[in-house]
Amino acid sequence: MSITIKDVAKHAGVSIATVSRIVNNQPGFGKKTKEKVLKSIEELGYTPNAIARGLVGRETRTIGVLLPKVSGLFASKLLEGIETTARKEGYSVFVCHTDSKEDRSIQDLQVLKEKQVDGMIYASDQLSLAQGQLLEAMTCPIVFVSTQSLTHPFPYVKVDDYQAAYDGTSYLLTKGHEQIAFIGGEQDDLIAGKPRDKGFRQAMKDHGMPINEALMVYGDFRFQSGKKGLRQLLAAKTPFSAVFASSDEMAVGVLSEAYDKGISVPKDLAVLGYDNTMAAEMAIPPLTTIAQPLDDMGKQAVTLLLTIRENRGKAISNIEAEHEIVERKTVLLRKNTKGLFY
Amino acid sequence: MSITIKDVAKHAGVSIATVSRIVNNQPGFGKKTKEKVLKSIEELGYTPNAIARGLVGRETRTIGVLLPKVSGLFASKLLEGIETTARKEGYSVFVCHTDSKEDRSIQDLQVLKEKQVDGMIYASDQLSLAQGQLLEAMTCPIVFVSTQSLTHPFPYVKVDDYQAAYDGTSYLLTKGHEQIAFIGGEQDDLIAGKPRDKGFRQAMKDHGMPINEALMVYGDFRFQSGKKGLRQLLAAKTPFSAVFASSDEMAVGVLSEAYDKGISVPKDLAVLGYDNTMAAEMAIPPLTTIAQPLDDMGKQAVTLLLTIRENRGKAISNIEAEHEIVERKTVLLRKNTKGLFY
DNA sequence: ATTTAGTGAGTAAACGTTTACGTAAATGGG
DNA sequence: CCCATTTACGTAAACGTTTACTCACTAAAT
Repeated sequence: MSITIKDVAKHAGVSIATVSRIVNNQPGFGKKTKEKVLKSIEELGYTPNAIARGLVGRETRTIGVLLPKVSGLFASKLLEGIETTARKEGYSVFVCHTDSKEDRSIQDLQVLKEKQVDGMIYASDQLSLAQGQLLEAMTCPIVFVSTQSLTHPFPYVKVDDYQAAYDGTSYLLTKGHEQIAFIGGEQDDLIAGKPRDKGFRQAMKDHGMPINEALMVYGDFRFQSGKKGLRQLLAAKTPFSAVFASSDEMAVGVLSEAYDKGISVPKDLAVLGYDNTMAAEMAIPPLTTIAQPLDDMGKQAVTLLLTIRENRGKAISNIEAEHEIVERKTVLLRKNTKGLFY
Repeated sequence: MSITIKDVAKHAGVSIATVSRIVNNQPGFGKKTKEKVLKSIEELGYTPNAIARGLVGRETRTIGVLLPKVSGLFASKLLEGIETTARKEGYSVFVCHTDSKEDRSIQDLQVLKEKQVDGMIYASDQLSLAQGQLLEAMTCPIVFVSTQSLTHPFPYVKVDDYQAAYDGTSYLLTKGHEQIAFIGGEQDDLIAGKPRDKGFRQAMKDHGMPINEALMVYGDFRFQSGKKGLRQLLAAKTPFSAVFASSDEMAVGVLSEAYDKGISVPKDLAVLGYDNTMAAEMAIPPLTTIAQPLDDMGKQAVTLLLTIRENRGKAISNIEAEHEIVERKTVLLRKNTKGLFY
């Protein structure tokens, strides 16, 4: 088969222990020996076997990432941040695409455990009971990113969705909009769905605006559900001058549907997105949106993971990522205060 | 530490060989023993250690994927296809984000080799000499996807870019466009850049249309370079009624720039994209584009990889993926034959 | 009753490393 | 110049599996 440490040892006329020490830069060898060995390694084209290494040492320098969907701007941006810092720290990353299916993610967890990952980053949906138990039984550290567990105290890095939605809504309000429609995520999504809904409602309330339930609709964060959302809103025959969509994809969906219907954004309708993925930048017109620092969140997640690993799981500190409104072209300052739009 | 096969053996009062056989469903144990062992496994919560397994058997059930950029619709769609079929076949996938940097990808190759992957899928850019040598020295099978190596005979799965560009151009021509601008990829990109350029030129030629070099500009497949591309085209002061962009992102860039400039698509200008990523679907107006079956290509790539692995590297057969024009809203049948547009 | 095949199991050797321990030679202090 | 310490290595035992050999035992065939 391939060249092993033994071959190198034999070729250089030393023991395998010496070769190992030289490869790993541990003390205990002479200058001449080192040269000899290095030359043998070069000549034979030796590559250490990380599997064998992983067996004796107890680390594999590998982390697993669970994503509900790897295509899509959101997840892939996150993944990129994760991969980049992981590599910088000398780790490789396994991607697992759970497709929001519980059985899949349970299978993934199992596989990752068998493959002895040093840690896991969970960016999938809410935890089911079974998943939670599996995660708890995990021997490696786990951090959540862009989600969290309400039932289990796993550390997470995440923006404050409630606050972000509150701020976004306030922003729309200060721009003179009063009848604001809301397109949320799944209502039973306690992590990404509900808090944004709450933040929206609270901001409206705090500004003395009534909530019109006909202007509250819900989708699944994807493009098509944004289109559908606007259709529903229009069907409600209730005036509104702005819509706050809970994801950029949905926001772009409303842009698309508005275009189909001949509604001009931002003149007739203001649209605010959430995420600040590339979709926002590429949209026509460019989408004003609430930014989540996805790449940075990915970075933070692996940093946190590694820290926990070193500290042997002490202090579980969560990280609140900063949200921010990035203004582009879909929200205008509105002069007349009443929504005149059906 | 954690529960090993030894613990199970002791607990069940059998030898580790027996446990191994039962876990792996190999013959050589009685019904009662099986039950006993299964119960012990259950009780102790035993999970096999894939690392140890990988050391003795010679497979790790792991493949590596090298991508130039993991964020972005193109790569992530491909990755999704790869992950999905890999998992179906019982493999995990390492993602490596080379960022089109040669040193990074060389490092990745090294790491993947050390981690003993069973195969690699290369979807990054063109090969440098050093990379090619490294790949050749690899003991595991390698397949290229959506790219290929001109210098090394690695199997690939890929659409015929020349033909696809030829067909796309012909499509525009049959729609009545005569002055067609072209926004290509890097001109020195012999894989994704040049062939599309050639296909475009040949189609024009075959239809008796002259090529105006002022209408040939080049970008890097990204959104911003699409915007810039249209700006350059406009600056050339040469009439054209359609633009063929070599990627959806660039096409959306021209849509965006056209919007800024008040140019109406498709009325004043037709736009044809390439890839059929979600960006095409989400664009305003929805983008007519040449589809690459990205998810299927990912699937084919792992299937091919696994086949080669089984056949011990015999027959290296390439796979031509089918391209197809998907008509949406950015190309209209044009009545007057002359491009009237500056 | 004796041989022949099977079964159901155990023993031990791999797989390629790291590392605790041992030891001989080299170094240094007095 | 001798003893103590350090340095430079080698030996061998892990790490958790799989698997080639054994071997005892049962059941069928002679």
